[in-house]
Amino acid sequence: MALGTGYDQQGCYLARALEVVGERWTLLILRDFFFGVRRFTDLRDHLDISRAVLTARLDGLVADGVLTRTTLDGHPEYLLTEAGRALWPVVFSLARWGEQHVGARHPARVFSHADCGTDVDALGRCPACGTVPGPEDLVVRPGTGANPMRRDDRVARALERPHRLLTRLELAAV
Amino acid sequence: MALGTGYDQQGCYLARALEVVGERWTLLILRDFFFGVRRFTDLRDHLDISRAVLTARLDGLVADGVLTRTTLDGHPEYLLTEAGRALWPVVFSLARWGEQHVGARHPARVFSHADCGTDVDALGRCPACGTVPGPEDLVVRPGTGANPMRRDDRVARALERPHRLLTRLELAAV
DNA sequence: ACTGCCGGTCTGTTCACCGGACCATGGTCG
DNA sequence: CGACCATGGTCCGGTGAACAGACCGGCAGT
Repeated sequence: MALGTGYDQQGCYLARALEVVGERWTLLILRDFFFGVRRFTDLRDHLDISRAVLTARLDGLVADGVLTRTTLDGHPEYLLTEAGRALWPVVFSLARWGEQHVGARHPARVFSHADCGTDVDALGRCPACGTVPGPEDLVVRPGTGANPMRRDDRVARALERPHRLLTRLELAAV
Repeated sequence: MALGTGYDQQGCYLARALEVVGERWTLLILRDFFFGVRRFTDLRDHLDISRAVLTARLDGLVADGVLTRTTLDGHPEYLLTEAGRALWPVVFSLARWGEQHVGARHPARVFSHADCGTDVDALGRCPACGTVPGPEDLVVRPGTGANPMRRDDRVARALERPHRLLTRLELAAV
């Protein structure tokens, strides 16, 4: 979003939430974590974000309890915490709004309920089951709106195949 | 949020949405519009935002089709457009996350379905009706978590009484 | 020992936000 | 009719964040 931390004095919890996820890049970073990205370099390739800012955001998100940082195979690995996974409705509703109100009519990505294969509606509900599946029960796949602006990096290519959210994204070499 | 416009190259519509509502202050301004605030000075009193930035945000939101600007009684009046009202799930889910993950356990504000009086759940559903009411069908009232940080301005005082979203907030003189 | 990858840090420039002064319009009151 | 004041801005100098790009330390492979 866009702050420098400091919506002082605002009693409203919206302001507190924005202090955590309101800075520039933060929600795009979190989206990538839902998609299964877990490493520094993959985020950098996908987002074209400055290294310094990415470092600052990851450190901040870890400090705020949204991510954990562990080490795997000698490299840092970042994972969403429970609080981080609870941000899914925020990411989903913003992306949906963007599709419907600033983009084309066709969605760039479609989410379906893994249990039954039905696509979820604009509010995230599974029409077949009547539930609102959490991100762990969703599968993403590219939508009908082939986006001419689509990026070409390892992460973007990996997302051309259907992928279950929160599971590690397998990035093809080269 | 926190950008200066320019998540260039990002095909994802989340990035497009963030170009519109991702800058600092924007979502807090929109929250106030849902609460029924419609005028420059009231926003300024409630948010402690610089005049220049508030002007820039309002102009930007009008340009992006989220607000309309009309004149009433010789003063500008800003109203949410259909696209603006469609942002309710974003504002709601962020505020809810803030309550549950960075604040106390008790909500600062509670939303209930105007048709039946039932409080909506964490995903915005009315448990009695089984629907997800839009903002026009919701009533806000202060929650049980009396917030010690609560502000004291005309807008905050007006919100101490239950109020239907999107209807004009009556601001007591002085 | 050399090379390359990964995950950073450091630096200088640009740009947005901040607080506060200033200003134009329109209504009110004596 | 003139003074005053509320509203809704604009303008300006200072500060802090983000950007692009250079640099660097640890580790793996060969």
